[in-house]
Amino acid sequence: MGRPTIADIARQAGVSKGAVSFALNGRPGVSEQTRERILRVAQEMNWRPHSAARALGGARAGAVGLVLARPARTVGVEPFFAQLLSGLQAELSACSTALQLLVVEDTAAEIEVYRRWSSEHRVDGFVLVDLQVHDPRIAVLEELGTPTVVLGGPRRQGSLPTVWADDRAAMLSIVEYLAALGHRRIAHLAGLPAFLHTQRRIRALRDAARRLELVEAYSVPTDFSDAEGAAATRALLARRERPTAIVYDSDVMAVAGLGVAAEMGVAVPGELSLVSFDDSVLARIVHPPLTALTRDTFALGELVARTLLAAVEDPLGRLEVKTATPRLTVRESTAVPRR
Amino acid sequence: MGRPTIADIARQAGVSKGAVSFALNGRPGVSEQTRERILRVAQEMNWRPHSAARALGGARAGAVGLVLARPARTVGVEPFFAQLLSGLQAELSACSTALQLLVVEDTAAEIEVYRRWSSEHRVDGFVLVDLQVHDPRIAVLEELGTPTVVLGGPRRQGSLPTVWADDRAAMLSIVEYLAALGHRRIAHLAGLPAFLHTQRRIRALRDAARRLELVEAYSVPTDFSDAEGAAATRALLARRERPTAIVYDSDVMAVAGLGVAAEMGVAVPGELSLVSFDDSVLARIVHPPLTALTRDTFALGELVARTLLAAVEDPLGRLEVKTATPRLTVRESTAVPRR
DNA sequence: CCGATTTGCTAAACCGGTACAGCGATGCGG
DNA sequence: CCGCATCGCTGTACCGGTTTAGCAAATCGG
Repeated sequence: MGRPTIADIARQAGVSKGAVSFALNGRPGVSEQTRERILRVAQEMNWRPHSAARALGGARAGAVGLVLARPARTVGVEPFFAQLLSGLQAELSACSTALQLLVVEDTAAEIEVYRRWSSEHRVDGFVLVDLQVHDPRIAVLEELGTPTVVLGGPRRQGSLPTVWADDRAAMLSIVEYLAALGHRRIAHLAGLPAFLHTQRRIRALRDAARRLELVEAYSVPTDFSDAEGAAATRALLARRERPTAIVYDSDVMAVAGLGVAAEMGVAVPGELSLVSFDDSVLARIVHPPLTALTRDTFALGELVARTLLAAVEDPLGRLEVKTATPRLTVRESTAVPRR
Repeated sequence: MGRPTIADIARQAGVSKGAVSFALNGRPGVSEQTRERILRVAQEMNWRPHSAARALGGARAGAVGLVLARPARTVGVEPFFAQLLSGLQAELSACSTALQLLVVEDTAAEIEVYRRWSSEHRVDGFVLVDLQVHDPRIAVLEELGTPTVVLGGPRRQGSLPTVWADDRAAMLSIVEYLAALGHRRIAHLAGLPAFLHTQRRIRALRDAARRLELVEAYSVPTDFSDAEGAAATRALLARRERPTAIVYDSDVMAVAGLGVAAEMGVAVPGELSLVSFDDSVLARIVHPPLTALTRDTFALGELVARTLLAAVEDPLGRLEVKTATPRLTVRESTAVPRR
């Protein structure tokens, strides 16, 4: 015989299917004595629920979805995502919920996946990342009605539950640190301008520059790739008045920038200070190790998972959770600028 | 009304559920005319199959599983896995199959997940990676009978379909290249000795050393972490007779090694040549860029997916697919050793 | 001691598809 | 013109759970 079903258990234990269902789900309707007998039989027969059968009765699918839109071949799945995934799963698997992960080409394909998985009842909820300035995904997900947690608020529009960190405060802490060291010309290699967090960081830098009376502070948008990170760094360092410090929006770009500095013979941190907005193994292993913004991405993942599961339980809740502001870890890539 | 079902479509089109099922699945049993009408109605009502209902009829679950055993917080999901994932999904989503990804703490937990997902009918098959020397997972998966593709043969024992690359030939090409440059003292920072591919690489180096009459060639096992990569490199460079070339089993360790060399003032490639067994963005962005073994991991993922889907179709097939041997991409971290 | 409630269980409907037996209409060979 | 195969479709059982209506026995209150 193949997989045992509750009908097999019922026969074996001499009760009805309904009784077995009650017993296995810890619901009232059977005596304590019968429950124990049924549980023992189920145990002996090594029974497990058939997830599809469960999901069919209008119940939960037992999975949540995470869709990333990136060109397939260029996926670098940064340490950030690896950590996030890890945290998500730690929490999800504690609640026996699976994670469906999919990498697609672009936002249009991503939306299509939301529609499909939602109407196929394949998942109970979604995690939305890489929030854009005018994000077409929000409206779709609200319309679909599938519980969704947005990573990267604070809420702009829409009514989806949100988990966010204070990017603005983080950028301010970097700029204040550099200014305190004596830097007056600071460049910022930003990510894709379409991302909301990129905008917030750019604005934070501009505001801080005005307040701290910096001579020069500007953001250069990139596509987050190592190639653009390297090219933009090369352009900056070729200027006559070059910046004394560069802030990178990702660790990959920061490491690429460090490589360019080495290649051009610019001493780090002697002539140039580098800061990465993202900390990870990468920032630690290069020489000199990079000063970087550290956040507990694993914990962030756990928090997102908890928030999502809460939203699945109670789809009407309107949560907005703010996480700890990331803190700067000073390493050896930053120093007082040489006169 | 909520999601439309085939019953709704049947009512709307004035036919029976059975006819709708035939029409939607492109099976004979309805006239071309009726089929078109049904498809049009389904389109208008925006119908999608309920994945659970499909899976219930003994049919496919429409998903495959990939379980990685790594300590939760230390996941670095290397570029290798990111690329592999990407390739897997490109192929899987073309066949509308989802990927269930789970990161667990250790092999015991991994096996438990295989048992659970298999008996819950949550997936149609598994991808097995990080093959170990005496791998307890093989027997479990064979017993479960769920189609599984092993990445990293050649087949040792067991009868599961396998996809593998020739690690041995790859290592030989690296050593031959270094020997041709004039290197006679070569060290190898290997990965976990429990992994089959680590063993194969170690053996290949030993054999090549004998054949090429190297003065010294030895493998140092590590846990693949940046920390051990750095520590082992430091130890090697502190010797009186230090190696003139080091081969790293992963890009992360190679970059960490490069950092140590910079810190200790050892010139790369002047005094020390470095080779990474894994190519990725990392190897390209540091300075000097690393000579590395390049393989098309994306294509590997696609191939694994195709092989798995074939195994799901025909569980009795005994496939063994060998992929192209990776080729060495020479960059600036290797040179003739200084006398 | 009787009616009302609670307890412990059974039988059957149901979820949304798939698979298959069967049936009337049509076409075809002899 | 009859018997038989084929076509196009209907009706229904079925997958493995959950849920509900219902029922007999036990318990309770008055």
